[in-house]
Amino acid sequence: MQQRYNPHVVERDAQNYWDETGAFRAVEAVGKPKYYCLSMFPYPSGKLHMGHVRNYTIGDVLTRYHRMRGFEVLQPMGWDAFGLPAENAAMANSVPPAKWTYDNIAYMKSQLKSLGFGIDWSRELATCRPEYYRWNQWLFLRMLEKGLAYKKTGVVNWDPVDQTVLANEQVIDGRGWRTGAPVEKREIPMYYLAITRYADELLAMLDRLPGWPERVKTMQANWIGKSYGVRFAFTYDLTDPVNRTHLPPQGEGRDGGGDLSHGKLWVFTTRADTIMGVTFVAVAAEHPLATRAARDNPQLAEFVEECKRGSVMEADIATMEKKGVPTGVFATHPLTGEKVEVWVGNYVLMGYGEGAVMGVPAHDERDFHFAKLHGLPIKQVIDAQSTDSRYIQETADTRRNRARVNSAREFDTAFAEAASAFTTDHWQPWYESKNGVCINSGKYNSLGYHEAVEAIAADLKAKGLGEKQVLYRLRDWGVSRQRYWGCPIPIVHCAGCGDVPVPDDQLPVVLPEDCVPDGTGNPLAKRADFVNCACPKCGRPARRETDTMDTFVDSSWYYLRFACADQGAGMVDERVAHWLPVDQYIGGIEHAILHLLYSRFWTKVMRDLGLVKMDEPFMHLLTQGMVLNEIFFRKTDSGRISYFNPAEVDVEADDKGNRIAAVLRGDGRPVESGGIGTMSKSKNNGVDPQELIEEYGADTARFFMMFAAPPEQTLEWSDSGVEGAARFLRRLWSYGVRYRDGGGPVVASALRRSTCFEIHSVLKQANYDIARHQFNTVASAAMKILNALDRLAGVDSEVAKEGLEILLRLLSPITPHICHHLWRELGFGENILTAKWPEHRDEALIVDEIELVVQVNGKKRGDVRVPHDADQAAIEKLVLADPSVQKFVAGQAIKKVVVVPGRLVNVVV
RNA sequence: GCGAAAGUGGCGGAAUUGGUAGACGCACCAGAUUUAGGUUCUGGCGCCGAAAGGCGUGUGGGUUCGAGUCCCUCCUUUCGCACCA
Repeated sequence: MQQRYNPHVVERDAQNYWDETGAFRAVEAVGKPKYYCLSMFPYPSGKLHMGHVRNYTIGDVLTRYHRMRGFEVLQPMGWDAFGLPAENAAMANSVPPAKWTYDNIAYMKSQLKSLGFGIDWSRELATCRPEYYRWNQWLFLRMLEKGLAYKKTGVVNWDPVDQTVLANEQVIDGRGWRTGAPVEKREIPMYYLAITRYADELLAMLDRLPGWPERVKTMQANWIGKSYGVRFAFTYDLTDPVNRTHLPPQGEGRDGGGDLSHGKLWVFTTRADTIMGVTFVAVAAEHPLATRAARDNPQLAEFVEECKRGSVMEADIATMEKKGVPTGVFATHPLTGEKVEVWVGNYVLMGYGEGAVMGVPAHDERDFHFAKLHGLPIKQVIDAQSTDSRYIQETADTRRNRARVNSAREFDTAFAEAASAFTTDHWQPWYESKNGVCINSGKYNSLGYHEAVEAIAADLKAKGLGEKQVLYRLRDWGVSRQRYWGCPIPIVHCAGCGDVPVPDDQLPVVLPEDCVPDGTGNPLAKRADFVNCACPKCGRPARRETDTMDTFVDSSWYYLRFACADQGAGMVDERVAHWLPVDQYIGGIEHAILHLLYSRFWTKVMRDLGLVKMDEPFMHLLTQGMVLNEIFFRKTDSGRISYFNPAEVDVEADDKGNRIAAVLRGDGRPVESGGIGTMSKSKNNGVDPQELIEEYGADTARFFMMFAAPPEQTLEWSDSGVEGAARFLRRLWSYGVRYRDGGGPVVASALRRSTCFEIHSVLKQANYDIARHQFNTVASAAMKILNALDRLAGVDSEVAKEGLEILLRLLSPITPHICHHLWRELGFGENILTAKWPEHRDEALIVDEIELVVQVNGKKRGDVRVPHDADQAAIEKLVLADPSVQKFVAGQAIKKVVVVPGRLVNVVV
């Protein structure tokens, strides 16, 4: 053992030891509980980023902790190896995506090893290998057989210049990222997986996942978006004179098409109680009625085209200005018989419900804005007064409520104005509340929300024009991608037989690995050797499907394959039952919805096919926060912004530590601070983990990552924080050296006792913290123990020995290398990896006297020492006699004394 | 726009059920060691105030003997929105 801490030597030795002893091989052991700890596998983008380091450190800490607690642990690793960046890299460097990907994997694997993660590499997998993705294809075929996979058209971004489909991220301000051409929407045939058939189960089973964060479950529930409402129809008749002037009836137009001259225009609403307030109907641009009406209305046709040019992203659609154009068609309200005009609105989504909505401007904010914009009537049908009275009752004595009441009066005035002039700006959207009572609604007057919905649904049903319906926001999962670097969809198109599934014995459909995409079209379509094939049914020449699968398919079941990565004869085998479900899953919060929902769906499909026994794949979920860093920039005269890496910026502080300036080291001139943001290439604020490892070693990197923030929160990068972590490890090392050499002053027994007390109380808290995954306070507990040992000065006592033994074990999941080394060198044992996890001793925590805080009227006024077993009366007596209390109580009547055992006493006067 | 979170010293963060706000660390200040820088060690460090004391957990209100924690309100920031992974 050297005098100075040299992390590189220590870490190399420890890693060699683990390699040679096969320390991380997971075996299907009997008699030991299993612990399957899985971190989301990385996309092999080139090199690890800090988010990876954080993710895998969290997983490694949990893995090592559980091993010491007696579990047989499995911590595997693989590569989410298909995806768009490989094609982009291929275009930039003329390298096939396969080579680029495999090179990245090799480098990133070496990085993971240098960080000391306890991974069972014998189970490594990469999703771009045929032996993996053949099972994507195999299961896809099973889903086709069950009707869970099907074909329909879907909308994609189309770059007219490159003649290629673009991903959302390749569309920048409505233009193709490479060509700059305005992007078009295009409908193409695609394969879909019927995840909506599992919507109810996916929702219901969230309640059976107590180990998941509430917020993730809430997000999933909202994503599934189960809503109870009413589906009903407006009828229309294009031959009605009211429409004739605007639109020639069917047959008088240019072409036939479906029978749209009369019909029912279906809508869905969760607010059927407001149905009497309908003043218009809005349909999506893609709605058949819009198409029909646009045929004879150039202005409408232009608007429909404009809508179709826009983004396919929901966020863009929802934030757009609410534009609309009337179709000239009037439809009949199913209950009042009134004629209401049908509009095409850009805020109506074709993909949700019926692609049409009823417009109730008085009680829906979006409808209100739309009505205001286009001068449509507003009709109030819910009584605001009752909403207000509820408010008054609930918070009658708050000032806020007075403001509410005032604004309610203002509202009444404003409403009258709005109803007549449609131009008010005083609208209050809280008027949408479901707590009102129907008014101006004929027979439904005075009914509350639930009664009104029931009554209205019943009346609609009687007329055959509607009924109650449950609707999901969730859509089926479109899995076709018009890209090269992905898993081929196993379908053959035959002129005679149609779409023919590839038979199981011809799987896998292997993706050629030597393509170099150039950004135009689909590279696979240009490969005759791939495309041309024989029809599996009739044997005649046919064309292979060139679409590949969404990479979310790959990641929907990889956690199963880790249990049996070497199985060639099947997708999974009996070892899945041993290891699964995953006990702890760890990954970024950005995957809270899509990846996790798809994986849950996939598991249920496999269960229903008899392939696995479980309902849910992940028992506990930890969603780690992002890694952030400061952003520095300068604006050039031309207005361009250039970003500078924080490593190149010096920050100056005043005497109190407040920042006064930031200057670029290169030229000594100031730079502006752009606040703090996620590490990214575009903001040039990334920190390369490799440089960190080379400068400080893996243990320092790991310790800083765990110490700087709790796992679920964002983590702010700090160079000086890293220094602090390195300083702590050096102190630990030199304490180890001192301990080895022995000696020092003889320690007084009182100090020994108090040190022992401190160590065990810190340990007790640390065990509570590690169980709830709050690793930052576990790291600080380790620091506190070292501080306590340092204060002890002498190293010969039992307390020093016990303390160091506790410290090394407590710290070893976080900084395994240095702890491994010290554990062996100082003679505590052979291998700390399998040492027993430390628990506090109760007898070390026993004290004679405890200190109670004394408050007078809730303010701290002093403290008293009392015997640890003193009863309430004795404590009261002691406290009231205390001079510091007397001073504040003097002459006033004591109303009450509150004693919180072991904590404080509050005297109320 | 919809959905989900988060706001505590100069900074990262701590504070099990409501019970001493600021643990631990960083930065900063003073001192010691060192040829110097760095390292290392000791002490100080929420704000106002000479002190007594007062004020303090994004804003404003409420409940309570007692609120960072519970309720209402407003503000700000971050994340997701279905073809990035």
